[in-house]
Amino acid sequence: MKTVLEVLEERIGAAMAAVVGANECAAIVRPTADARFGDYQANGVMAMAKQLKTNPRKLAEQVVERLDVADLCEPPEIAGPGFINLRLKPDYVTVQLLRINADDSERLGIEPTTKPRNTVVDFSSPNIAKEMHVGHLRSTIIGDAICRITEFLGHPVIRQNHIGDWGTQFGRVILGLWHMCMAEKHGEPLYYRTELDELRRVAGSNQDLRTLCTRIRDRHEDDWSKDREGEQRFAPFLEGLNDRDVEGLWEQFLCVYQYVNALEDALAGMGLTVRTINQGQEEAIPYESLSRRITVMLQRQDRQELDAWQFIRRLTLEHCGGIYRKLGVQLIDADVCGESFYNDKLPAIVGDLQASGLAVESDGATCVFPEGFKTKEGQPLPFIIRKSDGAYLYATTDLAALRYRVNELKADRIVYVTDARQIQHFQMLFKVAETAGWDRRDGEKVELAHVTFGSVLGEDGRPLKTRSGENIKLKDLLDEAVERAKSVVEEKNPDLPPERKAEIARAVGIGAVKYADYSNNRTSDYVFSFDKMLAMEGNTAPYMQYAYARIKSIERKAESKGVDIAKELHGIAALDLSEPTELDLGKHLARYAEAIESAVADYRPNYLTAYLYELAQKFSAFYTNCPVLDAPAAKRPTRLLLCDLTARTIRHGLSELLGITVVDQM
RNA sequence: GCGCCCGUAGCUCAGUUGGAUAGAGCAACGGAUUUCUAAUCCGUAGGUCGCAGGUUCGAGUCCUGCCGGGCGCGCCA
Repeated sequence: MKTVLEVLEERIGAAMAAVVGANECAAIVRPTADARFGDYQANGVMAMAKQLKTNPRKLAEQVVERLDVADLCEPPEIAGPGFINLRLKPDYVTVQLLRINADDSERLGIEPTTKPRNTVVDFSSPNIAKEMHVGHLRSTIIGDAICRITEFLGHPVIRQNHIGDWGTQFGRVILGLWHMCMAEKHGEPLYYRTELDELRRVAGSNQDLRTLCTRIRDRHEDDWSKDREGEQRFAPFLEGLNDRDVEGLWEQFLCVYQYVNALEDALAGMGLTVRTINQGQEEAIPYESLSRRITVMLQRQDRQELDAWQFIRRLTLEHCGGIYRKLGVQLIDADVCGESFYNDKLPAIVGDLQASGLAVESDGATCVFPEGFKTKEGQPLPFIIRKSDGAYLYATTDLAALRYRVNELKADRIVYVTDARQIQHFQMLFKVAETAGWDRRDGEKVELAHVTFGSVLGEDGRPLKTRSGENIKLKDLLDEAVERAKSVVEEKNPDLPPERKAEIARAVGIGAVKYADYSNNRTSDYVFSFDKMLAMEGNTAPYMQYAYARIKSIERKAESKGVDIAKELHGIAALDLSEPTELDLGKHLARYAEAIESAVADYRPNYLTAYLYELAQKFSAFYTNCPVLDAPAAKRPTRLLLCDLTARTIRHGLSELLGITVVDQM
């Protein structure tokens, strides 16, 4: 089903083509900027007149003569330098509304595409062994919205959570688990907790820090040798982990991981050494390099390494899954396809690029020099795919992922949702892929899109952080939003049962955070403000949810007023849109498909929120002016239908496409 | 130094291949309530779209220069 806009575009384009004898013409139909000019305006005639060096108004007259839109619009008017203004007939609006109403598929009359494209969306992508923080918010929810909308339009969507589960943090993670094990062995108090505090406290004093680190090193060395000399503490500990309570372990692990990182940072340049075993030989190595050594050691003892790694990976995903569920984001474990997945595919990436002559050695590293990129000195800028020490980088992994998605996942389109700072990386990635011919399958070009977004800022205009300068945990942020929403519900509707209040608080709090993000232009930074996003006035989630709740309230009241909504709407065949607010609302309802189309075309959720907000405003105006249940019997079915379609549209847009929960009562 | 993004009302932001007199919300001011939830609606006021040129019938939008801010720039992701 074409949107009204598409129909007009087609008809006017055809009329223009007929007038000038061309094959096709762009009518450039847009919603009018001002209601006085009608509902739609065609701007294409003026551009064409310029091309033909003819009078635009005259050309417009000829086009209008050829134009037949009498089934949709009042007679077209020519205005200004050559605009064609179009005003929809109320009868046509009626036809559209009845058509939408007749669709019992919950799709509001919007048909799925006839040209489905396999769409891979790469989003969220947190790191293993770390808590999700506010920096992950935008990728996660913008990506989710893109998936939901694309899926709704009928395209198969493959979600890819490209988690950071491979790399240098490897050794530290395992060392963290090792400390957890030893702390349990030593009993309460868990030393890493108290020592982490100590490390922070004495950070300013080299002398105290040295004393502390030496003490830690001594115990560490002792545990280390006992463990290796037959007591066998760590291996059984690892084996036992899987049977234990996940929630508690995650908290412990986060702490011990911080401890390992803080300790390693403190050790830098201190000159402390630790005794360890290498190939059966005892040797002393710098204490701060122990985690790197462990990576190597454990890589030789496959089993233990993998167990530890798998366990932390599972713990992290458990945590992320909790955040996704809280956020209403449709990402599950099956969508996880992280860096480790591509590990064994990396040598081939480098090899193939070398074989084709694209990759060359430069200062010991293996690089591709894509066309059009320069360093600050004006030299060709390398896309490094292998470091001089032989390690691979995210450039390599991204190439491997791209190739996998094209060839194995059969992507027709790959969408990457990351912050704008990575723009150059993706430009280079796409260029390299294109040059290597990896962005094609069966000769068909795969569309590569980098969807960027700006930063979330604090009230001070700096990237949002805690007072002490740390990243704000997503969990804390969401909990606070729900907490604040709860106190609003408490204030506005104290008589609701507690579980009802909690449900509303969750919907409003989480919805507010998401909606605030969606309603901003994704390319700009935005200032995070609980007060603004939870306000009941303005373009906010609570305002939208309230509009919905009011409609549901009418439905609840109907019976007590002796109105049978189902009966009045059954087989409804005519509407009376004589009140201005009715017609205005009706026209807007008929344009939902256009809003979705514009939002998806450039991956901009704010076009959708803008539509929904206007819808809620128009509904509120209608609601204020037009009684529904108390309306004269002749007017009532129309108004009931307007209410029902508004509720369905808000629910669909908010809940299905943006993943924001609606509630029947607020 | 080079590259990318941004600069729109007091504040936060929209502005869809260049279209009509640049729009919302918040804050301010004035009105509307025997309520289908006022968590609302209606109205008033508020802008040389950073500055200066240029292209065009028409520029917030495109081009050039400048000013101001953010981000990125060979072995992190």
